[in-house]
Amino acid sequence: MSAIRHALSTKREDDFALWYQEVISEAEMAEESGVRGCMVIKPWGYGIWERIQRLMDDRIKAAGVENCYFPLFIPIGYFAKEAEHVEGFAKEMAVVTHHRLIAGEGGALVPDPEAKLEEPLIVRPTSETVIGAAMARWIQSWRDLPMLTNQWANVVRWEMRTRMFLRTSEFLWQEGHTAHTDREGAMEEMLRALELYRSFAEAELAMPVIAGEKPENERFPGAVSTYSIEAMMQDGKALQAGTSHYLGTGFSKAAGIQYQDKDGAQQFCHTTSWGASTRLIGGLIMTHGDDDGMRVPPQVAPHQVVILPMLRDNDEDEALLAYCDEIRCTLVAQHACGERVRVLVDKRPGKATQKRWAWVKKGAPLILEIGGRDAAAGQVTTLRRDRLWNEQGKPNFSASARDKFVALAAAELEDIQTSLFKEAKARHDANIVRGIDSLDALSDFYAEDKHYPGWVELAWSRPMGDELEAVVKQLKELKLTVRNTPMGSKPVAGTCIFTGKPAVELIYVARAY
RNA sequence: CGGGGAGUGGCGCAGCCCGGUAGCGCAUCUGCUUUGGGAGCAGAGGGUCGCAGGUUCGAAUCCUGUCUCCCCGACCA
Repeated sequence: MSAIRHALSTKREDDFALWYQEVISEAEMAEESGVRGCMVIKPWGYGIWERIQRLMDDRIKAAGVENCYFPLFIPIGYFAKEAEHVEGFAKEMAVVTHHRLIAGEGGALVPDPEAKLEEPLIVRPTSETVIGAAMARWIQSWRDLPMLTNQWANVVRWEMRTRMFLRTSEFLWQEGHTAHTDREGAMEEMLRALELYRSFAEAELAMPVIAGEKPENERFPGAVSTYSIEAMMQDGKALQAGTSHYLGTGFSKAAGIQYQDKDGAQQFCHTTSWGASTRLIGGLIMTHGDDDGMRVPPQVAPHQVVILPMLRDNDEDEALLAYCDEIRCTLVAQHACGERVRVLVDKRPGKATQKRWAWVKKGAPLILEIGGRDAAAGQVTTLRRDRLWNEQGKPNFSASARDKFVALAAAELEDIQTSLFKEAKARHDANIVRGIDSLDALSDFYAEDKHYPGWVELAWSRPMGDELEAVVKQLKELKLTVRNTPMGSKPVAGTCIFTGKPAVELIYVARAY
């Protein structure tokens, strides 16, 4: 039993799902909107998303990809062109059928029957079709290739069951769409995007992931192959945190994306698409959150340092605020992780203690509580969010001279970033189990009532078609899914526990969000 | 979409079975005291009980419909 009085009322180990919701609520990241499956993203949550956008956008542009923007509405006819794609998305699309309302029975507004659209519009669930139509116009020659585009947008998928950030009806994302002369060029681009996600997740989000290829049954509708990054949450479940697809020529044939090659012959382009969404924020919460709320890695924290003046509502406040502002000014002149340090002086009236717990729950990396004595002595009192409690179970404050603190602040932020990654990486590595050599052993492993069941690494024979369906069915009974085959998986020895055939590659099996 | 639970001041809840015009805790505001670490006391303000119908002299409470949320399942790049 711990004497620590945590900031949240629910502990991870008691009820992970409830804990997750409490973090989102208490950290003021998002709230319900009253519209099914849709959330309001509040300033702290949106600020994290803006950081993700900025850092990822820099990487996307550095890879030579250009941003553009396509319409929210897609003519329904565009979807009918790629059969597998329609099949995969048809059941979860929002459809616009009218463009005007009139007063109906009892004064309620109803769609005006006179204002019915000739052709219904789909609210985009993803933009392959509409971007494909544009590429068909934009591409004529091999000189136009590769064409590398990306858009930041919202999309809508009418999911049956929604969870904040993890699966919402509307979500925010980026979707990259590229066209190439041949398979090799497209595969290279698809893998470049995958590596971008892997590197971004680990460096910026401090979230260890495994990049690899999804099995056939988990492919994006219409894709030839689908790759993902998979992150391990603190309850041991897997979260698909980014996907990259090689689409072959299927979408090109559907949309007429053709080019004339050097020999003057018409060829279909090989295309890719890749996306990462606000789901990453759910991943951040379940990777770094603790029993006191969120812990935001400094790279994506809207405010890296929050200064709380201990205001007394008397005539000493002015001098205290001036002292805090001096600290802010010297801090913002520093660079951490290659950018200016982001600092907030929280000048709102109220007790520093109350504001402290609010910022602890939000997960600001460094919290400074500055009182009159600190100002008089030229000191600062700091609290590191990733080392919140001392051995006595009290908030782990440390005092240091102002100049010394300022000189080391950037390094400390970088250390927090590194520490969060190390902590997550250690948990990730510790919860990947190897050596399970039969279906019964797999069943036993997940039957145990473990808090962190983790993932199982297996060698399998890469079954396809009906054989794969049989495996998926077996796994489903254990509530398990095949996550991916890690990149660079070398040929493996042994026998596939599902098919009994010689194993050819590694896979990860886990429960998943 | 199937099964279960829930919607009552900003937040968390009681009241509902057995209809009689709304209560508690936290938060907020005011005052006093206190205050280098998640303050105390006293007082005050704030809700047509998710929404729409129905039954009734009277509905938070009973009935019907509907929306939203949570859990389990189905579904899901």
